[in-house]
Amino acid sequence: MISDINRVRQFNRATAVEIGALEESFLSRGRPLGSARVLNAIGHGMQNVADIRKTLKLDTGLLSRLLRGLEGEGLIETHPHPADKRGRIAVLTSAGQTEFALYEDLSDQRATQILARHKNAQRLLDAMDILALAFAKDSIEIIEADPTSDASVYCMTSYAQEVSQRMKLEFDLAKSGAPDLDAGMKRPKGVFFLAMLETRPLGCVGIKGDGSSTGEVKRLWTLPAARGLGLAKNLMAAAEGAALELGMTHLRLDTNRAALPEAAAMYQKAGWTEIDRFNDNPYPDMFFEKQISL
Amino acid sequence: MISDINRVRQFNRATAVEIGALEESFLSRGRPLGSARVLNAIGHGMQNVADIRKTLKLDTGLLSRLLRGLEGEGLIETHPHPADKRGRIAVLTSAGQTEFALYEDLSDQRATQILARHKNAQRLLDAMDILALAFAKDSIEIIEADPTSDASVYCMTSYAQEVSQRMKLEFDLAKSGAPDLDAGMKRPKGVFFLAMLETRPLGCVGIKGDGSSTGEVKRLWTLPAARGLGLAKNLMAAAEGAALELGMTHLRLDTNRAALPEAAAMYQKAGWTEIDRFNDNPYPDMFFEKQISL
DNA sequence: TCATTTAGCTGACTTTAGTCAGGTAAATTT
DNA sequence: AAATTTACCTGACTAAAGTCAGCTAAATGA
Repeated sequence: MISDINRVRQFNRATAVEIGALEESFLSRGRPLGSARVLNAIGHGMQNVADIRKTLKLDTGLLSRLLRGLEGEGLIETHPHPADKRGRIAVLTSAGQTEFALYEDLSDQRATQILARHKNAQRLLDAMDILALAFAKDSIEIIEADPTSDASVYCMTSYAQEVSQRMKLEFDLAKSGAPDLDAGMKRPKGVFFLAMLETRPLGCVGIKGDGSSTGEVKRLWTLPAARGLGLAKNLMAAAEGAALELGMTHLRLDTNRAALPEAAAMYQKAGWTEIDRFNDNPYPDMFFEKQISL
Repeated sequence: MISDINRVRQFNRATAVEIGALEESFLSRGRPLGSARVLNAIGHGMQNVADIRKTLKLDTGLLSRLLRGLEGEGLIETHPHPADKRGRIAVLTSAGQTEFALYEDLSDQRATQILARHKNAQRLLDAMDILALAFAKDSIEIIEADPTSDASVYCMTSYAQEVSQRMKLEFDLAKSGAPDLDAGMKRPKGVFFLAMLETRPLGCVGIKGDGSSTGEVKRLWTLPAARGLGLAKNLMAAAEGAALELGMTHLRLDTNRAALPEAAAMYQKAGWTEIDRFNDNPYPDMFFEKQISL
């Protein structure tokens, strides 16, 4: 009845209105949009003038003048880049921070209004996540992290909740040997990775080691809204690389075919071979191994 | 880990890039965005100059000049409005239609590219629908329609598919007396309504009558992505109003508590009372009635 | 070391967007 | 019938955005 293309276009039209309203609200601070955009880029931590020019797609002359304007307003300061004195970095003054905070307020207000206008906000938020993460997938980074950091704990807690729900029983991280595990996923024994979009954690994986040549993959998880973007693959690639670097030659893992049917298929495709049970943990019913060095 | 507000803002940032890219692609036709927007508004059937001014939020002077420009390019013609000669209407010339088609191509290309960039396009499209329909909910109209029109058939087929799936059996529209039903849902016996966003059908309801004072509500359905917007309520309101107008005093309906649990709750809240079985159709297991005139 | 490249600044533009005070003709109100 | 309102146009602006050539200073490369 309606083509896929027209569904996309209907979405574009509908969201263009929302985006336009946000930009218009920025005008209410009495500063042209160009200056406001630059101020916000700096406020969001974009110090390098060349980076600002690139992301905002501005001419050197135009950006130069906008920076001069913001400097004249006392909102920013620019300094030569310490490493390369041809380049410049821009930072907010305290007046600039105050002004930036007001733009942040405007953005927050718009977001709050959107949520308030619709009941069933949770459904909207889930849809927004799916799109935001898909659109921004090239900006998602795999970073190494401490398994006890807030972001790591968030991911592992989410993992436990999801496994509990899928297996319809209580999966208790503590019972699953969390403190021991945390230690085993820290260098030099093991390693832990997160998938991040800016400051938002979207997935994790850990390699637990005990000093031997065999490591164990634990806590591979991605946020439901971020699935299908290849994050699990990227997390595993990072983990395998780090495992090699730590001197491991083999990795193994356990999983449950009922609770995580996608997982088993993925492991098989990624070169893992099914092996016999290697622990007496009651949850898993499938066991895999992979040789990571020749 | 991430607040609702920041989820909305992350979505805004991600989609702003997409929207920006679309607008930029419009510039590739060598015409300023202002003119392009006016041309597209006219191409999409917005004839009335006052309407264009209102939807694009343009000053009278500015729009006047943009129209003069497009006229000068030979893309549009303007004529006094036949009903009110102060007003004007704008229509595309054949050159204008060609040019408009090129803009349409650009929009289609952008949409295609978005879909091509992501595997799992169906998941994206579903998310887009949820947001587009929520954002545009004030533009959704309830219109009376012929039950044999394409849009009506689309809705009723979707209804049948969904009921089949929910009840895990074959729900056959033909077996469910479709030809008879169609006749009964046409004036003067009965009536049929659609919920539409522009040309896209989002839901339907029919009142089947036989000339007596009691009508039957049939085929109440809304597109899954459009649920939670109150369309069922609006459709029912329109249907009840029309039933009254047709001289009916009572409406009744049947439903299935397993397949459509939301439905039963909605009817009760909308003033319907459960009654005894009034037909021998095997699917339904709940029956409701409502008095619509005093 | 000297030519070349890179990053950014400045001056001198043009184009696009937006505003505002008149004006005309048609429609509406009084 | 006169006064008022409405819809649009025109001229005369201003402001914002964008372009481009030429410049300096720092870094890089032959």
